[in-house]
Amino acid sequence: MVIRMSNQEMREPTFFVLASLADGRKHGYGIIKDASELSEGRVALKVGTLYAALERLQAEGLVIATGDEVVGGRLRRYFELTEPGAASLAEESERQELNAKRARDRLKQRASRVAASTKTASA
Amino acid sequence: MVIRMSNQEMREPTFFVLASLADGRKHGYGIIKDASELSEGRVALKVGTLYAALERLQAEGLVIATGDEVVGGRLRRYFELTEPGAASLAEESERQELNAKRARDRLKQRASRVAASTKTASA
DNA sequence: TGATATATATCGACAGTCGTACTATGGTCA
DNA sequence: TGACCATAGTACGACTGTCGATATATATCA
Repeated sequence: MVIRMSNQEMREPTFFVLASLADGRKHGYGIIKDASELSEGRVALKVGTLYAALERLQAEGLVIATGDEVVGGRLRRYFELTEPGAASLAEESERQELNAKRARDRLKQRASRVAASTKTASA
Repeated sequence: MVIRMSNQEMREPTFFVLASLADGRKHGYGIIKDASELSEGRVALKVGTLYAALERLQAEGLVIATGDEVVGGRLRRYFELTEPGAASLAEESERQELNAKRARDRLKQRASRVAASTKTASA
């Protein structure tokens, strides 16, 4: 298992793969469907991206394969979130929330500055 | 000016370039310093990344160059956030906050599930 | 019969970032 | 004086994760 530096940004598709699996055991296509719902259609995971991400996340130990099943004549590869995977998702969520908060604070200040300068300019 | 699809993820370094400029007019190296402070040392913008991002953001109209100045014998290239740039940053912040919230909700549910199954297993 | 949904595999292209090396000035310190 | 560091920007090859497209196969529905 490859140990990966934390403190490194996680891309949105990868984030949604973990977030989807936080809901419970799922197979590839199920993750795609779920991520789409979870994000209200905004995130459409591409198959290539998904399976590449699953391989990578397995290698990092954030996800484990929990058996293949044949349902309706079709193969399904199931996956589950590991504890490190859950921790990683939690960390990433926190980071994003912090970043968003910092940006919004600055935008707020900026908005009042812009309002003030507009007032000055028109005066 | 290239129009770029919204609904597309923004990478962390790019996000911090915009967030830094939301604070006001800055030159390249100033952005690096500010981004580092703003993120409590977590985000260390690389020079290559920064100037590439600034070129790109200019082409997208999210940032404008507002004059070069020579201070202490050294060239400084100054930049400012545009209104579309501020809007883009706001949108991105909102998206990240939403994603983080969704992930945390699921992790919370998962935590109670895990606690329940542990209890069952030990009973 | 053909279209659509489910389900996975594979692979080249691409964008943004990283890492490193380079030029150049000014200040500090031994 | 020379060595070193912080500031400031340029340049470019390598890398990673995602995209886009193609392929295979089964079940269902019109």
